[in-house]
This record gives sequence, C-alpha cells and structure tokens, in this order.
Amino acid sequence: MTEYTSTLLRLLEERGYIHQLTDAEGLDKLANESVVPGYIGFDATAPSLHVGSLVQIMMLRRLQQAGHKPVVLMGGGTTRIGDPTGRDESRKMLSDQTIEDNIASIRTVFSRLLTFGDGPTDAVMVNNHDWLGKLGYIELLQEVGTHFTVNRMLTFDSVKLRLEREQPMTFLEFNYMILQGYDFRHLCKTAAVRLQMGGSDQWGNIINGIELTRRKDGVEVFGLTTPLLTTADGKKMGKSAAGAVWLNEDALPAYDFWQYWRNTDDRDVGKFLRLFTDLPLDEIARLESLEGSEINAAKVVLANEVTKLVRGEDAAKTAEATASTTFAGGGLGQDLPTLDIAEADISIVDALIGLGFAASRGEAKRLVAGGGARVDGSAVTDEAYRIVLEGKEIRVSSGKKKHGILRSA
RNA sequence: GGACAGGUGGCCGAGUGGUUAAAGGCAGCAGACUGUAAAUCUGCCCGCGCAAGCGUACGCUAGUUCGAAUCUAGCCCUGUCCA
Repeated sequence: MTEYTSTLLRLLEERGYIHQLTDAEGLDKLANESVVPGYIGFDATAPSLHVGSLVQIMMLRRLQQAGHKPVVLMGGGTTRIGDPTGRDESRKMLSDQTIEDNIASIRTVFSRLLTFGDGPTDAVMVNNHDWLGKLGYIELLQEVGTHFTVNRMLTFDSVKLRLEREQPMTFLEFNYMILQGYDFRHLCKTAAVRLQMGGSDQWGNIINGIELTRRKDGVEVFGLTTPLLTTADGKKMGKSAAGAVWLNEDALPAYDFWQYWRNTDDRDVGKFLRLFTDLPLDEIARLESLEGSEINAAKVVLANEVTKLVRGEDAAKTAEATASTTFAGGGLGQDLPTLDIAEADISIVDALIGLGFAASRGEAKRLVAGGGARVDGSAVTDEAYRIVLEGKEIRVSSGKKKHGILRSA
C-alpha cells in the first residue's frame, strides 16, 4: 500500500488522506513527472464552510506543499441544483445573490491555507457557474447525455438510497452527477486539471467525471477520496454544542473554535494532528503516545495549530491564553463572551440568556435548578438570585466548560 | 387524471374522541465520576409565569362535538401502482 514514489502520494498516504484512489500507479507516475493540477469542489450553501470540509481544504494544501497546483472549485452552478448525496430531502433553493455572497465569504478561508497567484503551483479559484450557467440544454444533452445511461445512474448510491427509502428525488437533483462530471472534463480541458479529490461520498460523482473525460477526450484523469471522517465515538465531525463548527471567524468565535479541538476525543488526537496540522510526523507520534491526562498537552497543541492555520496566529494565542486562565487559574480570559450591564445588578437568568448560554428563560431556570449555573465558580441554585456587579468583572458559567464575563457598562 | 398509502416535537417513531404538552428511542443540556477525553449512572429537554395557570403545537382551512393529533369535508404535499 505504501509503495508510492511521488512526494504527493507519500505525503497524503502517511498523513491519512487516502481512502480510495482510481489508479494509484498512474497518478504516482504523473505526480513524479509533472505538476498536477487537482481540484476539489465546494458547495456554497452557507456563508462559511465548517470543519467537515477542512479535510478537503487541507488536502489542497498538501497538494501545494508537494509541488502541485490546487484548484478550488466553488459550486456556484451546482449549488443551484443541490447535491443529493447523503440526503433524504431536497435542498431548498438559494437565490443567485445568496450564492454569490456565500462564495465571497467562503473565499477568505482558502486564502489563509493556500497560496494564490499566477505561478505554476499557485492556487486558483474557479466558479462552475461561469461555464454551467451558459450551457444550453440541448447542448448539454448532446455533450454528455450520450455518455450516461439511466440504468447506471440509477445504481449510484445517491440515487439508489433515495429511491429505496421512498424519498422523493427530483429530476433537478438527478442531474447533479452529470453536471459534476461535466465540471471535471471542463477543468481538464481548460485548466489541464488531472485530479479530482473529495470525500468518500463523492466517489461516484468523481468516477462519472473520469469516465466522461476519457470517453469524450481520451484523457486519463484521476480520482481520490478521503476516508469519511468521524470522531472516535462514531459521530460526524463538525458538530459541537453550539451547532456547526464554522471555519469563518464571523460565524464562530476563535475561542469556541479552539475549544472544539481542545475537547477532541483521546483516540482522535493523532489522526487529527496528521490531517489538520503541519507538524512533522515524528512530533505527532510523540504527542499521540502520551498517556492518561498527559494527552491533554497534545490536545492543546492540536487546538493551537489548527486555530493558527484557520484563524491565524493571534487568534490561536488569545484563545489559548483565555483557556489557560479560565480553566487552570480560575480567572477571566479576554476571549470569553462578554455581557455589558448598565444596571447595578442582573438576575442569573437574564445573565445566562444574555451570554448565550440559554435560549429562553425556562431553559435558563432549568439550568439553574439542575445545578449547572455558576457565578465566580460557585453554583447558584436559586433562580431568583441577582448578581451584583459593583464595578467588577464577574464570571458566569454554564456547566464546567462554558464561561462568560459580566461587566459594568 | 385514477386507485391505494401516508404527512406527529431537532430527527426517528407510538398514539384513532377526554386520563395527551403528546409513549419510546436518538440527538442536545446539566449533575456525579474524571483529565476541559471516553464510557457509565442520574436529572432536564415548546414558550411565558415564583406558582396556580395561561399561550401555542400533531400538513393547511373549514366543520362536527361540552371536548379533536384522533371524526367529517375541501385543499396542499409525498410515496406506490395504473392511465
């Protein structure tokens, strides 16, 4: 398995990115001979990607590190269709303006992790709406319609599962795989792209593009998928207490982002370090071999490194400082959520809501009744309790991990 | 267009006239134990209210009834089969 000779495949293999590969030998050879432009497609359904997409983004980074050219494909066109893969329900339609805005917002993350420019190995970003949007229906049918059989399309998991579960699949969505295949061929022709990467659920879509390119142009292109990333307890990555773990700063504060990684399951530490940081492998091996509570040190390193890559050095430093004063010192870190109070005092319930720890008064009261609310570290069980500020900063906590600051305005 | 089946809380899924803010499970939150981990156990889990209680909620609308998620009619949506 690990007999690769190219820098690219060795790098991807040893850091755990490879799940399936269409033609290992062929790609290995190609990567040794020339710069390989490779792309990954991203949906523009939200203004930010979340950690579920981070593997893919990191893979583009590895591609560049290995001396190749990353192509970021924004699905401005395909997002209008909606990828049915792994979904039981049709995606709601987004307006053109929303999609454009989302793409602009998502772009900021890539600029941190990839080097963009005009050079041979500089990253570029393209939008498939630029070509899919212009495509005529008859033209599309002629171009690709002859190369796809419905028989085969029905066997793809994305379609088959939906049918088996008796969930509706619209004709619109049914066309998604065709358009994605079209993308691959288009990029191969116009940008010499030879490789498409993606999550393991994208295997079928990727294969379509490969076959289409081979049949239309006789060019061999390659596909590579990453393993489906789950946390050790079997959950999909990317969800946390507050919801999705967004990559964009304005969608999730750096401190929360840092905390997400800090709370990694013991068993995932090594895997995540390899995938999501640039640390050398021997260093990672040392960190992941830490036993018992010592592994917490490795989690701090993980949180620092990932935050540094995605949010920048300053964000990582501040988040770590906040965490260490808050948890170890019992003090107040500057990165905690803060609530400015104009009055002399505030009820515990309002404070919890104001800090975002409870969505309603009832929820806040339940939290208090359950013994989960703390003021300056000591539990408050009286829901009528009022916090008196007296000009000081006061720490209010929900449980052991969520802390916030009250401050006199 | 026709026949049949179905649309319940974030998700899955019971429930066929009052005892149903709606069983059970999952997810989530909190407590205990720990290491800001996992596993386990316990509590909570629509909103407002200190409370009694009130308001909303079982696709939509209009009815029947003292009383409806449960019955009736129309409509919308989905699936399967037929045209």
